[in-house]
Amino acid sequence: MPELPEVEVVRSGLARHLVGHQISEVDVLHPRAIRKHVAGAKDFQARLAGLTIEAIRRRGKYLWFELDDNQALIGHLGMSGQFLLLPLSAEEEKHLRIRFEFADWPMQLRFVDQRTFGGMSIDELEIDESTGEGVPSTVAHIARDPFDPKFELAPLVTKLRSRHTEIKRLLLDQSVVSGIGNIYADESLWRAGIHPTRLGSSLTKVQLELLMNSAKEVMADALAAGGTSFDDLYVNVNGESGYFERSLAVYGRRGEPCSRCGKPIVRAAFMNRSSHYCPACQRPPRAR
DNA sequence: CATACCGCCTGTTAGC
DNA sequence: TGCTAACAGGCGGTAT
Repeated sequence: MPELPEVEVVRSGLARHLVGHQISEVDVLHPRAIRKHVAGAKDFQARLAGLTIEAIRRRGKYLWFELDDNQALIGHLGMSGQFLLLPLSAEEEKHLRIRFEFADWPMQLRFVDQRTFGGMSIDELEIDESTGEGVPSTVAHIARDPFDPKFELAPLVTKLRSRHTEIKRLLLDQSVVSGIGNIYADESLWRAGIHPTRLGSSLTKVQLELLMNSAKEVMADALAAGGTSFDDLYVNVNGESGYFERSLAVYGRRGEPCSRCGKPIVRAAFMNRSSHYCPACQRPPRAR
């Protein structure tokens, strides 16, 4: 599942190849892929033709292509989205949703998404007067992620301590801190020795600082592993970096011994999904 | 406002 | 063997 490290691998790979190219033609093959673009597929296609990709940016799990005239093409991979750069002759994927061609480059950018939780839309870039920084309005409600140069730890810790809800919910809430999904939430909590159902308000400043530093650390490790794993002209992220298989401490490891203390890892239902944790290293809160 | 929960999707796997 | 149910889970909308 693409979380911040996987999206960043995609962003940097796309940026390396796509910046400077002019979009000539767009085909939407599945309407659900542009459901957030209310004006529909025809409008989506018409508005992009002729625009040049000037930069590719990311906040949390959202990425966007900066185009001429402060237009932005926003993309979210959802659960199963992929961006592929392929020769025009490459066979069509079963779950191909959107196809882009370029005026000056004989390659296709393809958005492929089996489960259609991902999608793309077009938005005006909103420029902040003081910083000169632009963010599409679709992304305005997303908090800065731990890799953002303007990310600030202290106000985040204060916010977490003010919330009477479970810490894992807060980690997954993209309006609090962005980029973290179920996998890296579980890994961060294990590294920091914090049980996922502890309330934000029950944790100390030091514990929360350790937690956020752990989150950044685990995602940096994943990024380092994933960033080396794709070749020049084929960008493919399905949440599967080499790191994914080798280095996870708790996620997907129910029953296996904790690498710190040897106790079996537990899997528990949480928010219609699951949490993995060590029952000894991550002590549960007292019953409320 | 803060918090909780559901529906959207499809391919794979576990279990009977 | 063949079927069904569970599971994967980010996110936006809605209910409390």
